[in-house]
Amino acid sequence: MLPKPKEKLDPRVKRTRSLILQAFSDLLAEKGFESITVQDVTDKAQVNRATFYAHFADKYALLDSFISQLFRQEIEKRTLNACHYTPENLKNLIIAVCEFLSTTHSNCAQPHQQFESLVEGTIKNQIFELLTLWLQQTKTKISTDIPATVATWAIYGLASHYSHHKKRPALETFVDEALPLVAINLEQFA
Amino acid sequence: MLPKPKEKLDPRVKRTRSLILQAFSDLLAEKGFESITVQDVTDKAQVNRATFYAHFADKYALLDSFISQLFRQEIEKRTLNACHYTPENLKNLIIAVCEFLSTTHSNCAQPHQQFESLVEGTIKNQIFELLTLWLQQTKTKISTDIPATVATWAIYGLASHYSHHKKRPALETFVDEALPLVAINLEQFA
DNA sequence: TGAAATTTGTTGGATAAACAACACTGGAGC
DNA sequence: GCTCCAGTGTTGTTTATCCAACAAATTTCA
Repeated sequence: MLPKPKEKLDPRVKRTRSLILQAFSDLLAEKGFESITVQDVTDKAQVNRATFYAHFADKYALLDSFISQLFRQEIEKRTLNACHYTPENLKNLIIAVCEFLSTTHSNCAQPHQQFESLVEGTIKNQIFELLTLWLQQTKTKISTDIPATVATWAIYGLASHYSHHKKRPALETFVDEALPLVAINLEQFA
Repeated sequence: MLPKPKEKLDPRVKRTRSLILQAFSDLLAEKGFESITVQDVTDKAQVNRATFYAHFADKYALLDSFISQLFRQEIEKRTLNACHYTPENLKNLIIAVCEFLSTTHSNCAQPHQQFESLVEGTIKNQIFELLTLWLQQTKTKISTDIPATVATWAIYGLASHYSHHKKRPALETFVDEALPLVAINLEQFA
């Protein structure tokens, strides 16, 4: 979640990572995650297979990195990464997750069960980390774990619900209706 | 001119060369060749400057490679690289050079004197090599050097003339008129 | 003009990527 | 059951790229 303090990274590793991630992204648009092999990725990325394993433990770690990176971009685009808890920010976070899941579904060829639940785990981790960051800035002595967990699951659930709707209602309307139910649990941090 | 017999090249080498060439191409669209430094190229290509010198002697060698590669593509697109001399092929060659110079002028920001004459040298070498290849397939005992030289200069001159015209006549018309003057010198190889 | 800054071309040592093996797993077909 | 095949994950070695430093040439500009 935190953008690392501008560490200078060897251009070779930046290049390799970005080649692998781009190839993976292209492949996801073509076929299902389960049918993608490490071979496929390294072939398309024009990178040696051994090099892949120097960067990622396996294709699941790759998926995790890929999804995390995309989600972080969505968050940073809305400057939600360096702020604190307010109902307004919470609303924008919910919107971000909704839009993220929607575009993910339209960009990926065959979102099957395994794929979806892997994405779910990754995104919920990201949401939880972000919320924890927000809540701890209130310097409260209250533990943030429980509220953050509840909110995380609620937010993801809402976004999942929204993004699976065939005929989606206007996002604004949807979020306005849902926001209070989540906000009530975080009231003490406002 | 000849496509090397499918040598397997280290992916890193291919990658680096292509990064450098692409960066150079982009820079040429922005500013004049004389004002482009090796620094500029390696910065844009995200490649170390020392690595540049492992591939090219200097920026003039880079320009030569770049122009040669573009021209070879133009030739291969018209399958003129694996054939012999006929007036028809000669006509297509003239057309190719005309179009190449035209697009070069429209893609490069500031075609100054030095740039133009460097391109001229590179292209004339390419034309000469191609013509020599064509003429030697006739297995004649006649030396091909003189006729190939004359034709090379004539062709480049025509294309240069054509591409500098503000209001260009139809390429077909122009070439039809010019072709006989060049072909007459190569008659003995037809 | 002359001093300062930029660019060039080169070097030696450090590191990432390529490559060619290897043993292992799991599934498909017989 | 069995073999065969495709994919996995790892290893040792070689090679390309990175990096920081350097002297020399060139450009800038006061």
